Amino acid sequence: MKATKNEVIRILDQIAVLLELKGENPFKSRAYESAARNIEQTDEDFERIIEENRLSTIKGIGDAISKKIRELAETGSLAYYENLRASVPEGHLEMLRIPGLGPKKIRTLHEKLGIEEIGELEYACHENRLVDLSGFGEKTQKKILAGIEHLKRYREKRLYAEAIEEAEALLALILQRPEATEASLAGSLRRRCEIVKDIDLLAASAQPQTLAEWFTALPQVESVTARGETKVSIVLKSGINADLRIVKAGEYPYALHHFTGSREHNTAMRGRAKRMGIKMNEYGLYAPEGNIACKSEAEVFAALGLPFIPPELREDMGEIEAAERGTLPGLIDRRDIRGLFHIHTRMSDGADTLEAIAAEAKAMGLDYIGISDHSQAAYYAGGLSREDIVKQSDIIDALNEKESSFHIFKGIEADILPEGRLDYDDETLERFDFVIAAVHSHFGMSEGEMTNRILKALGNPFTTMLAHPSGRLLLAREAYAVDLQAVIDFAAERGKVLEINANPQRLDLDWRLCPYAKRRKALIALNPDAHNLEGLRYIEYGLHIARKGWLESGDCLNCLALEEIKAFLSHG
DNA sequence: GCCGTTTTCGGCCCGACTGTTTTCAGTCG
Repeated sequence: MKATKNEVIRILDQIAVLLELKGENPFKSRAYESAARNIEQTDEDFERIIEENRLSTIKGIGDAISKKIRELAETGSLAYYENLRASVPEGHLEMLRIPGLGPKKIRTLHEKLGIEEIGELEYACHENRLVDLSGFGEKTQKKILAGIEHLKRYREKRLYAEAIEEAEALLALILQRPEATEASLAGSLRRRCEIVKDIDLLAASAQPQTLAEWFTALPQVESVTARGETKVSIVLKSGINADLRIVKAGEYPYALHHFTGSREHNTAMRGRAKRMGIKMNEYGLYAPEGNIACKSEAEVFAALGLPFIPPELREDMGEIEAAERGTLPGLIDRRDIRGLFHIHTRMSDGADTLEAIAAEAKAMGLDYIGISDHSQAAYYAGGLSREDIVKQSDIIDALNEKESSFHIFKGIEADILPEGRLDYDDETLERFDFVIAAVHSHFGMSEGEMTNRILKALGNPFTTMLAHPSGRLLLAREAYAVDLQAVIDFAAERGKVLEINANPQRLDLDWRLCPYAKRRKALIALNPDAHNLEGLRYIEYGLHIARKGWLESGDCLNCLALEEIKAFLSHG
């Protein structure tokens, strides 16, 4: 027999769940469930029942189910089950684990909002899209969000934004300890990777034991998974793993470089050291004539004949060669950013008013913002009608009149319709200072179709920039198929701008493509895609990604001064 | 999909609870 009793029970239960998710007759689903329960309760040897063809004597098992069990027992698989599984998105099964979500609600979410994955659901909650569905409301949305939080707590990979806050809090605590003389973030968090697996911390101390004991006894520690001389590993109550490495003060600069990585960068650096006759590891640099003393990471690089390489660039993507040639970029900095585009207001799916957003942006020291609510096709997000557009335009005019040193640009995030047209007629599009074209539907096109669709939208004379070029949601939804190099080439040629969407779930354009965009001289906009005041702060995440992508202030649209940006937008 | 029979279709477990509703649907156990 190729399937055990328990496997048969498990598959029958799974079928019941899948049928429910598909919205089949609930009694059919229940039939599979009760068959499973009855098998569970039979004392007799299950194998023998099958051999003697007596399955139908078990209550709740008729012709159909006994045939399926026999197929399972004989072949080890069941075509009916495999087909069923393939017809239901994996994410829907996972969603059942969210309290308050059952098959009916999951189906509604799928039908009304097209949600297939938990990450998409989370995004929709944050954008307040659930509250208007019938049968849903404020509380349901909150409860679902809380359920997702709980699930994520025990997931392996994390968004940068989910780990950085706790990491920095831990670092601050370590720095307060008298026995820690120095400390820093290390690993992928220090390199500002968009996805991280754990929190890496490094400290220098003459009393490693004391520091380690204090660290493992912190109230936020759930469990201790390793406790050695130089390294302690813990699981935090938030579910994130954290490693603290403790080295002697003299080893700290080498260790900081080593534990910051990436592994590929380190390998390349060791290779370089070796060619210079120097051995390199996490404890030091060893030349034939003696150890090379370094007091900082910069001195470690200097010892190998290189200028300091910012952590964001340490991915072995040409940074060592550039450092050697003296052509490392002067990376963009927070102070270079003069304004922000791609901001939503209460008029579509944002939470705050235009006035509040403008005040916040001014408080952040910015000179301008560009408002861009959703267009009419985005009905799920309260897309703007023609009347809304006129109304918003009047409000902006009034605000701009009062103020000469701060400017609000009128824009729209216009859906790119399946055939590549934008979601308004030219007469409407003409009213805006800028237009962000965005794909929000029909993700399943072939690469050729999608690329053409996007190129056509970018070619529209009213289009200023392209939103989230790949459409991915990190750890949640794959990018749609699109030839991004072709998109970058086209944008560069036509003077169109590509967005780095700074929402921590997107960070799209991917940083790996930024050097290409830079070479082609395609302009990049660092856009928060803010849906509330807090969302304006997402720009920090976008900035990290721009730096990882080798970008300088001259590569970014929103580093232009107010008068420059006015000129840029007026030339279309 | 199963069962049972007034034998070939019609019924199949349900109450508490919550959050939506405005008289109830969906979830949970």
